Amino acid sequence: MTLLTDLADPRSKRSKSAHKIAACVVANPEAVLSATTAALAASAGVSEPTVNRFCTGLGYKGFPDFKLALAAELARKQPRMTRNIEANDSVGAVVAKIFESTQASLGGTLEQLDLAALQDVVAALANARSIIFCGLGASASVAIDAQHKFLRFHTPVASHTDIINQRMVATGLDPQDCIVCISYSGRTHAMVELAELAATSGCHVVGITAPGSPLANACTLALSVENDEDTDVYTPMTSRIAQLVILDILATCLALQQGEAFSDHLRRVKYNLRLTRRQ
Amino acid sequence: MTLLTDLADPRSKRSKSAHKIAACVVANPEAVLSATTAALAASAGVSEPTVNRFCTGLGYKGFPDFKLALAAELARKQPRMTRNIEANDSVGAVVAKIFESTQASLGGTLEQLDLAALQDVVAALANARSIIFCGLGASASVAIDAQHKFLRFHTPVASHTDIINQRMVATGLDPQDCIVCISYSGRTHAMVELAELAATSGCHVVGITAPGSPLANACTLALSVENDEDTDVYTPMTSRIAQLVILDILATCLALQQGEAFSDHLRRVKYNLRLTRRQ
DNA sequence: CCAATGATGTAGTTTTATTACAGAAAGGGA
DNA sequence: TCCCTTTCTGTAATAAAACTACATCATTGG
Repeated sequence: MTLLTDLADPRSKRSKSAHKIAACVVANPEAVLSATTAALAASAGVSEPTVNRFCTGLGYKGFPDFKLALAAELARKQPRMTRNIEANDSVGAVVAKIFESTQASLGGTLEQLDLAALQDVVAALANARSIIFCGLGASASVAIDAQHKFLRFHTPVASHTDIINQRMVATGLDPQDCIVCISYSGRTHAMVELAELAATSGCHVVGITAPGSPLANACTLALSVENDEDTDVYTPMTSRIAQLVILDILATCLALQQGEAFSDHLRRVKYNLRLTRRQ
Repeated sequence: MTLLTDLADPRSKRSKSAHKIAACVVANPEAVLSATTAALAASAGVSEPTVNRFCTGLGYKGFPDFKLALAAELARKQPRMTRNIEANDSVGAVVAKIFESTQASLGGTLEQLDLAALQDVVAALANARSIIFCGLGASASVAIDAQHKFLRFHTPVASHTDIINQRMVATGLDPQDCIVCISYSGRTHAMVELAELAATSGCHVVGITAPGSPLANACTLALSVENDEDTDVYTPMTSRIAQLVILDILATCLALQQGEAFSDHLRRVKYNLRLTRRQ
């Protein structure tokens, strides 16, 4: 993601023409792949050698080399959208398709992740008196995973995967608490009701769910995880992976925010786990 | 993965020279990216126009277009290895790095996944009287997730994340049972001992763990998940994702093996979940 | 064994990328 | 503000690479 991000960055020092070319590339990267220096020069309103200098200036051997890097960049950003798994696929094909669709799903989630909302959630978690993770069905394991990740912090953390317990806890929330509701569809009755119940306490209700879903609307803060409508019975559950990665990001951002003193704490945690290991 | 796989496929009908070129490309794809038609022609021992015909024959506009596709292919296969997260990284940078390293980790796992072992595991699961998933710490949520995935099947399935309960269950295993031990490091004492205990019953002991680890050795079947030594405190836990994807693959392969009648069952499961949803 | 089809290579042509150089713009000091 | 220096930009020429046309060779089927 470095190339396109760098090109899109307006504060990088570049000559006037270089900016024009960068804008052209960012605006339509796919078109550049099939363009010649002359074509790109024309659409950027500069001369051909300027395009070449632009490429060499970025550290590439020339325009063709730059195009190769761009093609690689785009491929990384948008992995092949795998067609559905067929009943007569070989094991190798199934493996490849599941890996690819997972990678594609991750790419899609990254694309649509709202950084501002993410920062708000990190702030809410950082200032929380206690953190509760809730999930049902497939999202139950995500909630448990989140709890494990957040055990590293000093904030009291719990996960609940039972609707009775979830409601009990949600009833007693403090405005300084933070509850995280995890749901793939964002349409599970019990989860939406839980979020609504939790919101009455005035605490932060974070949703990690499908954008625009009832659950997302019931939350005070929502992080989008694209819901790619797994209509097929064999479709792998890629969105769960995206939820886990988002929780990983939250935990990492929180750890970074705590500063150097906290790194020592993490190292101590690691050290104390050492004795459970062989060698 | 289509391009290189296709080129490596020896049974595809191609002319003699085309085979020579394909072999050259597969042998050293990176080198081809910086080569000219003349260079590739020379190293394949054919003439320049043959290289061009080879490219157009594959459906590309010409040699440069082929190189772009190859670059994209290689990028997909081997996403950028992200350097560690730094204390002063922006939120956007952290997000990008975590996503990228997760994708890279997935790519690495796919690369080293043993398809034969995978098929053995699928067979073991398909014939199992009952399936037990065990994990501790971070792998506990993976075990729970696996249980959820396998609830769709008719085989009795359970997950245990408590060493006492795990040992109790492992003691009473039948040779027809299948226990799946999940561990990132493959070095957790309790897990290795559990696998050894389970193995005495004569049942299949599947490990989803680091290759060559004590746990992998204690299992009767092992699926490798690369252990990339997360030395840094801020390193995201990418291997957990790889474990989940492998379990997704196992569940999907199992579902495929059950045939069309089973698809109906899956559809019924889905239908019965409908009433828990809004709209 | 002889067509006939298809594949391959040589040589030439076109396209594309790069370099050299000159002119223009921008920045810095008096 | 002006002039000088530095950096950037475009024109034109050059070099390189890719592609095309055509002739030759191999291979297969009758």
